[in-house]
Amino acid sequence: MATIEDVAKLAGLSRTTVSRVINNQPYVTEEKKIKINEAMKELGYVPNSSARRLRSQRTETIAVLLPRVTNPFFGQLIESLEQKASDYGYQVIVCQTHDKKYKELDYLQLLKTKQVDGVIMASLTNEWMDIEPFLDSGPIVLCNEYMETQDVTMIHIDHKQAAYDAALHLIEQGCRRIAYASGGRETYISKQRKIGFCDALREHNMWLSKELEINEVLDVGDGQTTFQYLKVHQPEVDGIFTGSDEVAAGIVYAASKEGWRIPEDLAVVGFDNQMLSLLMVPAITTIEQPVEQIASKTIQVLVDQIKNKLSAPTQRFVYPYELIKRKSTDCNTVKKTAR
Amino acid sequence: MATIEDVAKLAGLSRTTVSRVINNQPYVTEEKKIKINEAMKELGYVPNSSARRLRSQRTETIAVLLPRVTNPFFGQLIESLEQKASDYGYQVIVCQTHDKKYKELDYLQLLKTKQVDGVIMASLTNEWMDIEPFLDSGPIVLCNEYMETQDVTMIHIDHKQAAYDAALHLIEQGCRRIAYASGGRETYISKQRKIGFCDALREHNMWLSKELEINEVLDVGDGQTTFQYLKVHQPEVDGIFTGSDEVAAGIVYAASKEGWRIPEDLAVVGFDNQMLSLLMVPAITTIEQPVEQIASKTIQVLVDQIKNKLSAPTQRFVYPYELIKRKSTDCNTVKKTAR
DNA sequence: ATTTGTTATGAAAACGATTTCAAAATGTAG
DNA sequence: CTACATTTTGAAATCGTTTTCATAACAAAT
Repeated sequence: MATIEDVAKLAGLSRTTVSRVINNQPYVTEEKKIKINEAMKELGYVPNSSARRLRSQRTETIAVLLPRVTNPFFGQLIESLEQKASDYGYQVIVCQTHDKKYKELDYLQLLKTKQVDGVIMASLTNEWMDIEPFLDSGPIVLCNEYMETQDVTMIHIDHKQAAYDAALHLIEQGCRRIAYASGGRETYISKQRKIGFCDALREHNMWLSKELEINEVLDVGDGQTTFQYLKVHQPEVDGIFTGSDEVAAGIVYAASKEGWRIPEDLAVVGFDNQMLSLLMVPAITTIEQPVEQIASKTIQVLVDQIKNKLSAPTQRFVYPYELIKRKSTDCNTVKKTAR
Repeated sequence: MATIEDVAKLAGLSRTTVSRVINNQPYVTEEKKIKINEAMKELGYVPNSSARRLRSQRTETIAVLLPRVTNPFFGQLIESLEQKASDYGYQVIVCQTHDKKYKELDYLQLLKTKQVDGVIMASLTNEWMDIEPFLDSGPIVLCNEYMETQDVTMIHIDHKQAAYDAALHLIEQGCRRIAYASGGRETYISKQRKIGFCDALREHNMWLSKELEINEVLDVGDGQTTFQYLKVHQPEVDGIFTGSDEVAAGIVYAASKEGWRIPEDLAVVGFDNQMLSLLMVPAITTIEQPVEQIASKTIQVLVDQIKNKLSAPTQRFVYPYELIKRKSTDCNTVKKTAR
């Protein structure tokens, strides 16, 4: 492989000048610039990335931590994040934590080992006190995750309010025994959602009984299992709030197969407005997050923090969401007619 | 940030010895090893990744090129690839090409700039002659993509035969005017599928007319559009083969909304056996690829090539697939009863 | 006591770029 | 023609490791 030295020799100039051309800095005559470019082309020269990273202490790379790319919401998120990052000249490396604490910490090491200039956490399973020390090694931004602390910038929607709205909607549709299926990880987000959900219930003199709260429900399969459980143990359930469209889809699928009518027998609400929620029969009521805006702001903030090493005041950006009402909760018929 | 030098000083030893401990090489007394480990802990030392990459000329990183992570098939693939890679101690960086030639070439530069030790191409939109030169910079393996050439190792299923089987199935179900919706990119894979599809038709004295061939159909939205087109311009169509479950789902969705019955009015076949194909009403007939096996072999082969720099003979690994028959093609009723 | 063979250690070179600093070349104003 | 500013260039230092090579220390064998 050709090095910068080879190029310099071939062009009859110094490494320094070649470096100037590579990074198109000023103070190189047009004539030599051409000569150098020719030399580079002739040798098929490409600067060695490790060397320039080492010397310049910049990697132009951002790590995005998320649970898993197979979750369409995060697929969509990573898509937008990458798009935006590349606008700013940054590369993205995708880190799947699978909701494992140790993986999350492992990936944060990327910041310490200087493999990345900054980190976006769209996965947050550790306690903040375990994350916080990493801030010494570089900027971190929370995307779609959040917490009480103010030590870090966060970009997200109001999950508590969103869950409240969803629960209220179910209540307004006539549901009286509403189940709650949560993405199991005990994150701040899930706690917020549960609070919002319970608030709505309480305001209508209802409450979430232990038997109607199901945890660790993540994907379509879990949704199916959840329905089986409800059918056997809580057959009087008439509505359910889920943490994702996948789970909701699993429930709708299993319920339909068992002859339950959606929404008459069971009204279902999902989360994230994935394509899946629209395609299901019946289409699933869900909450839409402004993914692109969130992604856009996240990158903007992180890049800013990378560039202005002086730690800017941390901020919190809360974006609006939208409850999208579809057939899965459209109970204008009387609830629970003969099943 | 502490450097190896700082650790050496604190431990009263040399950089070399510290380096030996870091890479747990032999020839360090237990006593000094302990002293050094203490020093590292005290300073919170972590080796700088760029420096070691530069010196050792290894990155322990693999690039995976694929069209987009929002396509669930590739989401699944990346999931498996990452899993396997980490078993071998390799990191994966995900590179979305969005079927753009220039992006594909951009990402291949990672090999030249020594940012990665090897590349997995699950996206292949360029001509081979444009890719081939990159082989000088490091190993490349084709995963789920393939072509005639024998210059590179390939892992895939027989897409031609799979499309043949799917078409045959449609014919056996009584379809007589079968449309073909293809993921537009003019890749070898799509060509193979089309050949297989047409072979089946020809063997039954049918052929694919221009009007029933629709290209550049990639996602659910495209599927919907495709149905609208067929409905208006080719209403006598009674079966359709699609390049992905997403497209198939879009068609089923649009068709149902317009009052067409699936499969009586239109039988639909998807590809990849994504969750979506099972959840749709009706469930969609599709082709399942052994993603895990493909991923596993891909990593194994690539890592082998990275380690044994001597270029092993290139090979081709062809895995079996399975046609999964579901309701969307279950035409035991008479086709085209009054619509 | 000397040789031979391990084990243990460190000084210095190397990896391939960028950055600093000094000096040379050129232009421009007085 | 001189003085000063600006543009152009390169030698050498630097980034933080790993690798090479030389040598020291120790044990076992002659």
